Formats: sequence, structure tokens, C-alpha cells
Amino acid sequence: MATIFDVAKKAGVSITTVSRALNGYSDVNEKTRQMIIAIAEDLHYYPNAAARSLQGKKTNVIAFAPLLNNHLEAESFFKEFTGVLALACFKYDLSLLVTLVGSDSNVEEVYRELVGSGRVDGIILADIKPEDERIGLLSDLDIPYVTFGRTTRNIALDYPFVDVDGVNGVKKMVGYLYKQGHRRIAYLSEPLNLSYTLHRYEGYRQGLLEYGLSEDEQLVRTNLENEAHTYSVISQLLALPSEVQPTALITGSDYLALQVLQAVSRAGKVVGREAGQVAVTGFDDLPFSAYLRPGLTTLRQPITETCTVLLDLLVALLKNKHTEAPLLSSSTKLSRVGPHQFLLQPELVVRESA
Amino acid sequence: MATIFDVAKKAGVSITTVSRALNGYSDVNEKTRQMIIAIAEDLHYYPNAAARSLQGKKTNVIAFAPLLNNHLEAESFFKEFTGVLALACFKYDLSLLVTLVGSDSNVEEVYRELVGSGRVDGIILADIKPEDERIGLLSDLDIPYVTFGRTTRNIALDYPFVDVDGVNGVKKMVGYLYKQGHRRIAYLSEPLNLSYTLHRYEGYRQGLLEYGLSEDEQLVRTNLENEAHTYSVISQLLALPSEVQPTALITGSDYLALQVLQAVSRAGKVVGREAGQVAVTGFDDLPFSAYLRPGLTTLRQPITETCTVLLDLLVALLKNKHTEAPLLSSSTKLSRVGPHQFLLQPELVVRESA
DNA sequence: TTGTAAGCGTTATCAC
DNA sequence: GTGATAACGCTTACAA
Repeated sequence: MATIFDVAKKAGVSITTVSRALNGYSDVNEKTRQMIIAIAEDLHYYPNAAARSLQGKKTNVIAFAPLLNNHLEAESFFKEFTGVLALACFKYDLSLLVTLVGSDSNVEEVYRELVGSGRVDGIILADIKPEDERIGLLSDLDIPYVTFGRTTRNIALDYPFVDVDGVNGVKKMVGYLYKQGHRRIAYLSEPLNLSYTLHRYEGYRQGLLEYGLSEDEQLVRTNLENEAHTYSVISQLLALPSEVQPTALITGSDYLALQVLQAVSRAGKVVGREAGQVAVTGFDDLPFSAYLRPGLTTLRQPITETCTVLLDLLVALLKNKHTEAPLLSSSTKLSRVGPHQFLLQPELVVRESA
Repeated sequence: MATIFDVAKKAGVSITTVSRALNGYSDVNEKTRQMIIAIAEDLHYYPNAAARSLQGKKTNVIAFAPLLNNHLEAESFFKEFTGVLALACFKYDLSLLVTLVGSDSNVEEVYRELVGSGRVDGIILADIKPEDERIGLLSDLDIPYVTFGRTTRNIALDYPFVDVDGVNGVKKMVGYLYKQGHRRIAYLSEPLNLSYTLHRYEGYRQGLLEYGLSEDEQLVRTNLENEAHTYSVISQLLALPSEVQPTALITGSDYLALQVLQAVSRAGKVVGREAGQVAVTGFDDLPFSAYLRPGLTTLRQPITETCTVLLDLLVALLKNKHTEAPLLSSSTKLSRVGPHQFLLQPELVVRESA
């Protein structure tokens, strides 16, 4: 590979001049600059990124460092999100470094290494927990970062985040089902480990409250860990006496809804919105959801918009660590809930399942 | 961030000793090493990756640098593949740098920059064209790389690739349809720009040959660029006189199959394998394909295995640029077609659509 | 077993 | 306008 020395030698100037010419400094004779540019092209010279970042220059790489969830739902969402994020990065002229953080690894160490290595300009964090130690860590480490998702505890930190409003989303769903005539609405969820699971559940509770329905413990199952478990829970629910049996099942994710769809069939009931049928809903609107039969009524996470806002925010922080947050294009979906904090509204997508 | 100097100072030794202690050299007093390790941890010291790679050390980062296809099919496959690849990289303790190469960009320059930047140890190339200039380029640049997919022209190069056998796959599909009684089998494809599209089409031709069917130009449409076009082509095909009308439609990808499914319905026909119905098949087995109604009969690309083989191969090249290729776990799906060249067999997945 | 010093390829500071 | 030269943080001969 050609280095700056090769260019300098061939041009008969010093490396300083080459550097300045190529970096667009004004104090270079225009003729000299043109010559240097021509030679650089000719030699296929590209500045070594490692050397540049040693000098504290930008790498134009950002990291996406989510926690690795072996959960299949998490995995399919991860694929979709990563793909969209990579596409979005392309538009911002950034490369995306995907670094998964294993569940058995020393989390703090992984992030410290990522930052200390100097490989990336900024970080996108995901899979935020109710109280997430990574936020304090990255703040301490003084690297620009944005989280996708937010903590639930009201810690004083004003960290930058973008989140999809799970509370409001599920609340809307409860409202939709209520208007469809449902009065006994169950809530099914994976374990409430990550913030988004809590937010969605909270939306369920607020929804019930808003529509004057009381929460019935029997109808809330927030510990569905695997398919077998889901099956048994559903068959239990659908075997309840008819006056307490749920007529609608809200699930915390599309993937879970998928299992529930199967389970309901196995229990001998039909999914749908006709009388006597069981309504089932999801959350995410992953690509497969549109193709299920019946099509899944769900809440669409606006992934593309999310990534755009994440990058707008991160790029602003990259440019100027302590400046005001950017004024983002105001979409009806998007609201600012803090100086650097944004919430996007999921969209109710009605299909046949509810 | 703590540097090696900080550690050295606190330990009261030179930076050399710190470097050797931390890199596991044998010529360091074990006590000294332990002390240094303790101090390094205490100080949260992590070697700066830029500085290391300036010394020609490994970065433990590999790049995935596919061409950006605005095509939706390409996009959904890209997401799936990238996600699986990232997951696989995690197991190999590698980070994945995703760098999309825009269609309007200077391709050569992008790859030169990627290599010249010194950011990555190796590269995974995708979207291989019949004759792909990137292969010669990366060879010249002398960076380890593996391609997903292969060229079609028999250029003499013995470059490392892993590919899914599209020829054999579609051939199998023709055989399957033949045994189902189909004699008029159409082939539908996006434009034949990339190798895999050509391979799949070639499989169709070989299949016809093998089963004594003659190729009918009317039944081959390899220029479907968009949905509208697909609709019109399908309605044309299904309006042919019954003695020449196709009873089965092989498509070059699941995504195209999706459009075809809709188009057939619009043309007033039913998709399926009953008499009088139209058979439709795909290629890829993307997640949504199982959920279509009717479920899509297709050829599954073994993405996970593909990524494993890609990484096995690349990691071997990383270790020792000119050594023999690794002996990979022999699966029935996998065959070696050259020293560094592997072919995986797609699997026929029969569902209701054919 | 440890330290000194050169060098990896840049950019930035300061002379000229 | 241009050029020495000193960083940046690390690894690795070569010395001691």
C-alpha cells in the first residue's frame, strides 16, 4: 500500500504538504494541490485509518453493540434492526461495527475495550435494562453514544435515547380491543427483564385503567420462556370458565404471538375477530407478520425512522459533544421528551387476527 | 483512557515490559506479569487498536462489504444474511464491520480505501458478478478475503469462495415438479446481472434437459424488474392457450415468488398442487416464506452453514496466508470444489404452493 | 528478565 | 506556501 511518503516523494514535496493538500487546507498552492491529488490517485493512495485515529481523527465508524439474546424473538428483531441500521449508516457515510456482547461476558470490560480500542467514534446501545449500568459507564468513558430504548427507573441522567413508545402502543391496542367489544383481555409476555417488556406491560395496565377494566391476575402471564410453556399457558387460559375466559390475547411481541396463534389452534379455538373467536395481537410488525394466516394485528415499530433519529442524534454528538441536540424533522410520530431524548409512536396495524 | 505508559509508570517498569507481560511473552518474570496484569485491570487499560494495527497486528475485525442493491429482495436477504453473519462472527470472537458499497460509487476506490485503511484483517465479499473485478483487486491488494458466491466465467483464478449451488438447486426443483406431473414449467427471474441469478437459470435449463423437456422461449422471463411488470407477465402467461400454458412457475427468489403468488391470484387462478392449480416455487426460504398461504415450496439456502464455512475459511487465511485450506467438518450438504472453494447444497422445502 | 529506542502512517505545531 | 519535527500508543529488535 502506498503511504503518504510515496506520494510526497513522487510529488517532490514534504509529507506535510501532502497531508494539507489532501485534507483541503487553504494554505496550499492550488497547483501543488492539484498535482498532489493527481499523484495520490495515480498511486492509489488512501490514508491509513489507524494512523489517522492515532492522531485523534474520526474513524467514521460507529459501533452497534447490543446484548446477545439467544431468544429467537430477539434474534429476528436483531436481524431486522441491524440490517436497517446498516442501510441507514450508508446514507450517513458511516461504517457499522457490529459487536455482540455475550450474556456470559464481562459486560463492562467489553464496552471499555470497545471504547479504549479507539476503533469507533460513537456507540449505539440497545437492549436497555430498567436500570442499565452501561449508560453510566459510557458517560464516564466520555464517548458519544445513543441508546435505542430507555431505562425505566427515573434516574436523573439526561442521556440521549430514542425509543418506541411501548406504553402508549399497548394502551392503544387495549383501546382498539375494547372498542371491538372485548372486556376480558389477557396479557402475555416473555420475562420482564428488559425495559421494553416492562413498558409494554405498563401500557396494558394503563389501558385497562383507562377503559375501566380491572386487572385480573389470572389473565396476566409475564413469564413465557419457551414454546412448550406458551402452549400450556394458553390451554389453561382457554379452559377457564366462560365468564372469566379471555376473549383477546395481547402479546408482547410478534414472535410470541406466533406461538400463541399456534397454541390457540391446538386448543381448538379459532383466531379472529368474529364472535366466538379469540383475538390475538403482537408487537413489532416483523416482515413475517403480514403473511401469517390470519394476518397479525400488531403495533409496528418504525425501525427505519428510529435508525434515522438515532443517527441524527449520534452524528450531532459526534460533531460537538456538548452542543444542543439537533432539531429533527418533526414527524407526527416523533416527539421530544428531553433535550436529547426522543420517542416514536408505534402504529396500530389491523389485520385479521384481532 | 489509560495508556501503556500509565500502566508502566504505576508498575514501575518500562512500557516494553508491560507490552510483553500483557501479550503473554515467556520472557517476563511471572511475578512482574501478575503485578502488571493487576494494575492494567485496575486502571481499565485496553490497548489502543489503532496503535496496534499500525504495528501490523491483527484487529480482529472483518469486513462484510456487499454491493448495495435497492432491490427489495436483495434487501431482505441482506438483512437475514448480515444478521446471521454477525451472530457467527461472535462465535469466532470477531467483530463485523458492515460497509455497504453504493451502486453509484467508485467500487475500486471503496475497496482500496477499506484495505488501505488498515481497519480490518479480512473481507467477505458478496453479490458476485459473472466476471467480478473485485476479486482480482483484492488479490492484488493482498488482503485475505472470501467471497460468498462465485463468478461464472471460468477465469483461471483460484480464489476462495463459498457458494450455494443454485444450478443443482433449481435442477432439483425441476425434477420435483416433473415428478408432480408438470410438463410446462416456466422460469421467472429478475435480470441476470449477478452470478447467482445466472446459476439458477442454468439449473432450470439443465433440469429441462435432464427430463427431456424442451425450452420454450415463451415460458422464460428473466427481466422482471418490478411488481407491475411481474403482474403483466403473469397475466400474459396465464392467458396463453391451454396447450402451451405453464402449469408450474419457478421463480428465482422467494421475494419474486411473493409477487407471483399475488399475480396468479389476480389472474383468477389458484396456487397449489391440485389439478388445475398453478404451482409456484421460490428460492432462499426467507423467514416469511413459511407463513405465506399457501406456504411456499422453495429451496432453502443454508445461511448459517454458509457463514460458518465462510468464517472457517477466512480465519484460516488470516492465520496463514498461503497455507492449505482447512479441513472443514464434512456435512453432506458441503462439498469442496477447489482448494479453497466450497459448495453447499440448498434443500428442497416442500410446502403447499407446489 | 528488563530497558532503550526505532518505527508504524498520520496530523499538528512551529519555524522559515 | 512549505518543511522539519514532535506527537499519537503500541510492538519489537537489540542491548544490557
